[in-house]
Amino acid sequence: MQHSPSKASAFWKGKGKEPAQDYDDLRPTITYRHLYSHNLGVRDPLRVVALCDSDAFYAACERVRLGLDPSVPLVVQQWESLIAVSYPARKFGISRMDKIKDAKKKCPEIVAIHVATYKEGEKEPGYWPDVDTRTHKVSLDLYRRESNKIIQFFKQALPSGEIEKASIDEAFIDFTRPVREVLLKRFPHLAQVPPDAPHGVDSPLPPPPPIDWSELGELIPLRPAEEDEDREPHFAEDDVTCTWHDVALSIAAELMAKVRHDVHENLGYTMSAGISRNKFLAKLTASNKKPNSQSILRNSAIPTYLRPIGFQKIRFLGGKLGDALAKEYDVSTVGDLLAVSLDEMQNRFGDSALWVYELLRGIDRSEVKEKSALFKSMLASKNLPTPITKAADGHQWLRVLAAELALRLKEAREEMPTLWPKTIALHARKGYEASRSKQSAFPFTHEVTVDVIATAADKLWKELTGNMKNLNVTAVQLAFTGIETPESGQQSIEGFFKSKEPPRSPFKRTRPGNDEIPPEADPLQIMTELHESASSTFFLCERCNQTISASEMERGEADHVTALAKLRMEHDDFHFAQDLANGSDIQAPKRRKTKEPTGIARFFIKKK
DNA sequence: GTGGATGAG
DNA sequence: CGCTCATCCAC
Repeated sequence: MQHSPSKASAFWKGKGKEPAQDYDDLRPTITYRHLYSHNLGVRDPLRVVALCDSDAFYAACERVRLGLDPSVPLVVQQWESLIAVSYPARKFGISRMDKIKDAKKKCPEIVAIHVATYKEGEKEPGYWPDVDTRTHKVSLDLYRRESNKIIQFFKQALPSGEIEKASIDEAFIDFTRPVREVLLKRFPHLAQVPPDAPHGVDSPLPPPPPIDWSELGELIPLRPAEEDEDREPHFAEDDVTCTWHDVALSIAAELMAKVRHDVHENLGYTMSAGISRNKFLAKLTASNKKPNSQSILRNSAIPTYLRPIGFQKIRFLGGKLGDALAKEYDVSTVGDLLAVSLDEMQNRFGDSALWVYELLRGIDRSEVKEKSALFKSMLASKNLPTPITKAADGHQWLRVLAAELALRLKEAREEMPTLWPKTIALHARKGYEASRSKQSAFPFTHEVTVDVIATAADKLWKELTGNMKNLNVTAVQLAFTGIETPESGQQSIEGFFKSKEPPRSPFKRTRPGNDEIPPEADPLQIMTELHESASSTFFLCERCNQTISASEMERGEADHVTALAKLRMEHDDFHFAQDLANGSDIQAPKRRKTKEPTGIARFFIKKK
């Protein structure tokens, strides 16, 4: 253990909890069996997770859209407020809390872009000269689209890495598998259990090589920077020898740096990343240095890094739970809370206690899980500075909201053509009164047009406001809920969507025993054609069932064919690498796992 | 099916 | 901050 034992155990004297368990798992023994196991999940001692988020994302989107130089100070405004401030603008002391007036005072030459808006009667959002909260509604569409491009880029670059879009500007990446592939390729001797290994496959791995971190990002230090020279150091730097997990982190850092670089080259966005052993720590680490940087938190640096952090900055502790914890124990940092025993916390906080207790100790068992790209709901809303008093006004606003939903569904269907909203719901609020809502089944039509949505919305509006004396509606929300894909619903829907295509054989609902899918029945092929009509350039890899898109990233290429050929070669390289790793896997007791289909394909294969 | 609570950003 | 969005759960 790297931190002072005396200090650590002092905390626990008389608490009845074993201090030994505190940071117990930071230096686990890693064996060949661990290395060869592909399905240890969150218990994998070589697990590596990254959180990657775009710097000042909305501002960057507008900067890219307008082709502006990255050095120009830019803000994105929503009415009189700011919703994004570029890093150059932050140098002038402008913050998101400022009003646009303040920003211009602080930096007269600031470029201020008003977020795109829907306007009554317009089908698509735009950048209008006369934005007015009384007649317009903001659209975040551009940012959603750019966000999706980045996610697609991640998926293409890391075919075996799980990607979880965490918000419009952040994604978690599970590097565990990509790292293993590189690890086995780079250290081929690990692919064989040495004949003289004392416990066979359960023998510890040999000592890892030294690591040159210099090009890989910011290393979170093992000790607090402010620690005095004259004070007895808790331990010398070299007390902590590097581990195979550190090697894994370093490989993930290489891969992350490459992806960040490529996204910047191709899409123009800079990103900051944090790399560590789980989601919680990756997220925390990402905030270490911004913009355009990446930080690495080794296991051995975890206790020191966590101790001084205000726990209310931690994801999910920023709200009531965090407040309650702070009040209950009158403390503010992670270190303070370490003194609270699990029993004590459980008495006061019940079920959430264990989760918090572990978080404070750098343990987070949550998985990086692709959010199946499907949202369960899609909502367009508008607060009305001048309340609706006439039914006709209500009708107009509903059309605006309907236009937004129509466009967003249409866009979502470009990726996932079978997306289906089961219900539509309308919420309306009067002043400070609680909002009322009505919902109904959404009609089953192929083309979901503004009119179809607006008609359904109008009906709900009547039900909602029919017997109101004076409608003084100050907020309206229109939402699709219960959004599904056909394979989770009934068969009939499937046929419905298919009918858009020229006649062909029905979708196969289950996958044949081998990897062959008859071309006629290949759902991916159908999706492929749908996709092509949307003008993107890509190919389908038969081996990993993935669509590899070249639409945006290869735009520098002279022609699509060249771009595509290049892309395919790179992708084949990946398979070569994977084969290499797998091929030397002979000592491992594991059967090679058949790769799960990813992307669109997943939605056409029945779940077990 | 409706409405509220929570939380992110 | 005001606004926009998403999810979960009690009733």
